[in-house]
Amino acid sequence: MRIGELADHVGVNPKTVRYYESIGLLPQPERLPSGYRDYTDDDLDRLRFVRTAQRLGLSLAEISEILRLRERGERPCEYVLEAVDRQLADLDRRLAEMAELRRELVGLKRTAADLPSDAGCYCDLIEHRR
Amino acid sequence: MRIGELADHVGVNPKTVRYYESIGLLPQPERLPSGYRDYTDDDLDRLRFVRTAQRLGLSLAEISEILRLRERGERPCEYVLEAVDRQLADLDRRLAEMAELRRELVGLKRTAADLPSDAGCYCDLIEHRR
DNA sequence: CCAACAGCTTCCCGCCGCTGGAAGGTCAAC
DNA sequence: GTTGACCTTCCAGCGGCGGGAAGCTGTTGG
Repeated sequence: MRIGELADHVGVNPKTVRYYESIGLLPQPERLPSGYRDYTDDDLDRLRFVRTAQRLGLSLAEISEILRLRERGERPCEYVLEAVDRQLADLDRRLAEMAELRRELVGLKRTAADLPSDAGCYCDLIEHRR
Repeated sequence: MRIGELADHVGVNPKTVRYYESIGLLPQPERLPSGYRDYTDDDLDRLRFVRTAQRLGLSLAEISEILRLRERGERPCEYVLEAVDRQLADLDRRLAEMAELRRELVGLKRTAADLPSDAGCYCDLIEHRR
């Protein structure tokens, strides 16, 4: 199948597929006589795997590493679990940050109504938000 | 004051200050005879404002717009509130996504223990996580 | 008096994960 | 035969910096 079809199946931009190839995440596919890339179902599986792992928060570098381990016949699960742990820790940190940020934003909106008029600052809303 | 001192006061890298200047977020400061940038307390205020707004989740482009409104003598608060609303909506969307992701990751870890041995897939952990 | 060192200058490049656009080739349908 | 959809390569940019090179300035110590 050609690149557009492959991309459609997985819901990505053909550019993304070429990008993945360029960084070694997808292998170089066969070419049709026209020069068009010709993909197999294996490529489809691999691309789907990449997107799933990515949705779980793994970076393309981590996914690369997983696929490389896999190609060397090693089970990548240990590495995956480490990556997942990192991702979980990061997630929790960012969730906390965002919750705090949310509180600040809501507070800012609440105080927006009863602000004094224009003073010599950049924005009363932001600077006087205590 | 010179760039290092300014940067230290606000806790940023001098590179960041020069970057802000390059995109027009900070004005071009006076120069000492040596060619070194020479900042005033106003610059310090402005830089602090930038970092505060940034911490609230506004992009540098949004902050630029706020400062530009300000310079034209308009109160940017309406614009700020719009930006804050956008940021809040975005935050809530991402919080929900991350919570869902977190559930998936925790589920993945729980099922990690009782997986069958190596099959012909990229990673049992990720592919067989239902 | 000179050397060392910190700090400053400009410039360019890289990060991540793409996406857009230019300039051109290929193929099927009308 | 020509339109249009699709493909090719290459280059460039997004945001928000940070690293490093190559070269100043300015202070301190021996």
